[in-house]
Amino acid sequence: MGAVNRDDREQAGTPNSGDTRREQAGTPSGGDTHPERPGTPSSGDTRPERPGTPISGSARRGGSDIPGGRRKQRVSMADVAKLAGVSSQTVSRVSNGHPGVIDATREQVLAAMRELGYRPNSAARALRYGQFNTIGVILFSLASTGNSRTVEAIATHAAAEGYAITLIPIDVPTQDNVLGAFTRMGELAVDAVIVIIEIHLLDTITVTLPPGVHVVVVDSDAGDRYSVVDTDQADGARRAVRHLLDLGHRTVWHVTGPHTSYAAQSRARAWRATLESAGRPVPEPLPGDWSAESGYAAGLALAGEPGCTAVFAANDQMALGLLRAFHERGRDVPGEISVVGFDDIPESAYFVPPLTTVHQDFAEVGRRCVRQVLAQIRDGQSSRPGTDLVPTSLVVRRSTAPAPGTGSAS
Amino acid sequence: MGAVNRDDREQAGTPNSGDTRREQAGTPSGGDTHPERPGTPSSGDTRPERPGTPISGSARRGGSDIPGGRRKQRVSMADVAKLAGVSSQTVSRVSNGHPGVIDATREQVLAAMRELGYRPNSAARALRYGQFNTIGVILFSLASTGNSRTVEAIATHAAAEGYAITLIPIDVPTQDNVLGAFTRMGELAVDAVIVIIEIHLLDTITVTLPPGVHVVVVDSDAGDRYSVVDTDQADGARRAVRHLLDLGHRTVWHVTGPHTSYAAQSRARAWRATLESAGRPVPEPLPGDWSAESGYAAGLALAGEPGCTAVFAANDQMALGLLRAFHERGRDVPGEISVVGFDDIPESAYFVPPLTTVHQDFAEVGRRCVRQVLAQIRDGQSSRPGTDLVPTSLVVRRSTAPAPGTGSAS
DNA sequence: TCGCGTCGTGTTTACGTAAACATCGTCCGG
DNA sequence: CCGGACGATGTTTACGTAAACACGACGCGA
Repeated sequence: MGAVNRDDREQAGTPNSGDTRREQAGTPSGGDTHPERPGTPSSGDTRPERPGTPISGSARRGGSDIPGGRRKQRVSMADVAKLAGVSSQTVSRVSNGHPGVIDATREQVLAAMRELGYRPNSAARALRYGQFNTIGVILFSLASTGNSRTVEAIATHAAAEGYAITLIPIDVPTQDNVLGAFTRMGELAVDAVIVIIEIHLLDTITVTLPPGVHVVVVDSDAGDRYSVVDTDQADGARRAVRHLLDLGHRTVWHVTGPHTSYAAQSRARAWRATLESAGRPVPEPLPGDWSAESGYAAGLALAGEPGCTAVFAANDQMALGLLRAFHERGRDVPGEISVVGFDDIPESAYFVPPLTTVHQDFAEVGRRCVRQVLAQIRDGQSSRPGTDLVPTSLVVRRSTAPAPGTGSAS
Repeated sequence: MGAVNRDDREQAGTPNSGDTRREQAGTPSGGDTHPERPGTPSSGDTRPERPGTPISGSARRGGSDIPGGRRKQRVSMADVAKLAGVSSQTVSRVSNGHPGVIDATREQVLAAMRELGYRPNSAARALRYGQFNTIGVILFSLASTGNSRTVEAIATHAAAEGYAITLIPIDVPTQDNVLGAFTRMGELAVDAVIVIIEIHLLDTITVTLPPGVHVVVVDSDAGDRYSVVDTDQADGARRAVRHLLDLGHRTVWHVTGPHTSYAAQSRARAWRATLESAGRPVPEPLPGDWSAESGYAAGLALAGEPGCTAVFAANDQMALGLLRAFHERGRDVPGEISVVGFDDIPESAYFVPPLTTVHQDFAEVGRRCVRQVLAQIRDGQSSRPGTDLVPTSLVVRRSTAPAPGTGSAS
């Protein structure tokens, strides 16, 4: 796997290779995997085997006598204390800025610390205090704009509160992997967990979720069991559809996200409900998978649909695919067909034409996640059921216009 | 329009109504505390408030007295051992799947674990083993495609090796913040660090980097001091420019990334060098900042430039801005002007027209980061100077064509 | 039958830190 | 001039885990 892509790319890169396709652009083609895994995946029942390795009783613990001068280079308080000629407790006091240490002594200790390059051992500290000041984040992928922006917001706000973020990625969303992630989480240096994951999988996990763990879930309807924070998907979809109806379109087509996605389902449901409550016909939704490619495919189909004057894509990437398909087929946007996306990724303002889309406030989602999870930690409570919805807003740009033939064309 | 989400972050950073105040968290006595802070007496110490706050008097022992049912119900091996009627060492053996425990006993222990909901305490484990199986990642932002994809790859590969990833975001790249991040890192539960950061800042940090820490740096030319892994920026830029020259364009314009970016500098330098070595005139580069907006601005300027038939944008977002500007100004791409981007973000295949661009293998970058850092950990060596470049490839789509008036139009 | 290896468990100890408690001066008011 | 308060520092202990060693029981070959 590793080697593959070098020459593979090399070729693709050959100039004049004609009309390259995005075959490779789209997916890195799962090629990669771990170079070499150390041990066998624990067959046993319980614990997933320590990475450091199992049984071979050889010398893992270098201990003291490692040849070559390099040994336990870890400096402890005791070392500092000895050098400074004080007790380790005094070193502790200095290290933590506690009062009650005379300046001269403090200075000596600081000097010793500097000389030895002392750094406090956070494992010991965590052991002592019973907490890590770290929040775990379990997710499938950072590839989507939404996820990465949410994670960033989480990391930022958590940092502001003195917490770090530990990422547990799940490459393939099989149940086993998810369970594994939770298990690992349990052993991990983490005080609480934020899960950015599809509810479908979450269902099966409930049992495994260690009872004492604080959890907040994003993008899911598990509100009856966990604290959930999410963008108000339905609200956003409603805005999009209403906007198009208000422009005089008779109805609105929809390109969905993958059916495994809770967010996609919500948007589709709200799209349908909005049309129905307005008494409009509900066209068959076109299936997509979040990718521009799937949007493109849907666009090719819709370009041939005579009555289609308005499309709501479940995200901006698919809207982009639509735009390109319509452009290729000579359907003018927004002259003949209006398009609305979802997410408001930064690029959408520069599509051709600039995309009207539903803005998601990922930063706010991240902030609320952190707030909730910290509240749980501080209260000592477990996850409190409930759903916290972050409102959306519609950003009107130039991919939407009054329906063709509408007298009201300004 | 685009302004909408621009300042989210600003807002996001604003603390809410003062709920938690962690300013006191630091050192009450000012910032004398830390050794790793050689010169700077920075006051805002990193140490967050200790959890052990005077909650309910001195009952932190949690052992027996349960005032309100709410306590640290942390279950230890000893608890399990007592319930199972064995010693804690036996519990340990079961927990780690070590051999030498008779089945009946093991079963009893497992039952006890289940009943009590036992989870191993990773702090204690880390203390015992002297390592966390965690890699820290310091970065500015996940917003850019490159960063988030690299981080994802890092997380994935690290996970495959049994390591988790801890994210330390730096919202504003001031020196203080960076120093703070490093300091915090030092205290964090981390075995090594990967830095995704601009070299300019890194320079000033050298002193602060705790000596024993393993480091790998991405996107920088610090190869003389640290292990560096990066995309071969120069190689990519060269491919882009050569491609355009091969198509018969007399020269190539360039829209740069921000001057603070090492990658942007590399690309600009290689662009210039390639033109010069081909004996072509070198137009004044147009400044950009990675955003589609800046590309758009550059595009408006270039649309009026008569001799301009080919543009190399330092990333795909800016190329997108170019495309839109040219489209608005009625300049046909690729008929009149060819455009090449950099990154090969998934959407670029669906731009109008599909973008010819330089593909970056972020996954490979992430993988090599992990490989390097693990090698360091295992060898016990510190960062070994050296630069590991990941090759790029050119993905030719439809935004480039032979120069207008070129007889050689095949 | 004995001695010795082996197997299943228990006991001791160390990891680095910091709260709680102990100790030893010193200074001050009575 | 003495007793006690207080300030600076040392000593003990516990946090949870697991390696290292200890120990008893059992089996097997001599």
